[in-house]
Amino acid sequence: MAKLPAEGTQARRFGKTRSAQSTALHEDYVELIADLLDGEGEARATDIARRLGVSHATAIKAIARLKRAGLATARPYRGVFLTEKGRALAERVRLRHRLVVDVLRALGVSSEAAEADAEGIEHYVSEHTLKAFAHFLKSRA
Amino acid sequence: MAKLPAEGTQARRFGKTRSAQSTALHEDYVELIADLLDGEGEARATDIARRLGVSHATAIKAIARLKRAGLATARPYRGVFLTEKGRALAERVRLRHRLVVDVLRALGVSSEAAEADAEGIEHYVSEHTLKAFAHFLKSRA
DNA sequence: CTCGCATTGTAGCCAGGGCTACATTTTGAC
DNA sequence: GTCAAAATGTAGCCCTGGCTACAATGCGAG
Repeated sequence: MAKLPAEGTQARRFGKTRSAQSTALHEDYVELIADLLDGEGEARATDIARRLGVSHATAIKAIARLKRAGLATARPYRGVFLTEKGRALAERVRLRHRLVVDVLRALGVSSEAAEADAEGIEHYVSEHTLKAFAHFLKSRA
Repeated sequence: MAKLPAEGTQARRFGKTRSAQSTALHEDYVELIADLLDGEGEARATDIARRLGVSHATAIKAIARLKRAGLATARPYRGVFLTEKGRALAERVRLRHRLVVDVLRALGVSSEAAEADAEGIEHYVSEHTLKAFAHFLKSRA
């Protein structure tokens, strides 16, 4: 035990994990907005809040951050829309989510748990790991 | 697409993910402290800070939170120690970390990427999924 | 056309987790 | 034994992401 990696390596790892945290919420919001736009034709702030289980005020603040990040647009009282960048992100996130869920299920996790855990896990899966997941799924098809 | 789950289910999922976020840092700190105690015999605040890549002030504030949560004890200028509860948590976290890394590697992820991704993923793996992981690894031994 | 109600937005608060700058304590060299 | 350097701790600031309470707006019923 206690095979500590080099300080630098470990610090870099933790740093990466921390910065991922800040993007995780953006990803959740963007993914949900895309789903709502596809499913209902519009994404209203209160719907988003209800889906995420937060107050509408919290959702609106988050949407403001998305706007600042260039991921979404929203005119007052007119619903939220995604920019090109936002749509691209949503697509990436959607793909990744599916892949993570499929891998979990392939490993014997129940659908319900797979969906729930994927919600947290997906934000921390690197490109490299994603590729490995895809390859693994293909190899056992 | 856009097969949205029931509102309640989805909100509950996101809520769980959010609350996991708050424990994630605790887990990282406790795990690192346990490693330092085992490896170096003591866990000093600056070492912890350096390993995590944060300022010592940040580490000290985090340690104060650990104390408040009943996970650690620390006397001024005397290093940090884990309570029984803290040690138990560290053990759980360590096991989980190993399991996640092993599964990632079994799926074809490189050691380096597995370690890095596990740092983020491990905090979101439920008991159920953990069991599935263990079973999967055993079944292919 | 107006008025009530749902929705949206704003303000202000809190805790967490980061930082820098400064104060204090310990410790080791001399 | 003193004193400087390193470690630790404190203070104060920032931003995020929650919340509640209140203000403003839009919309549909009548």
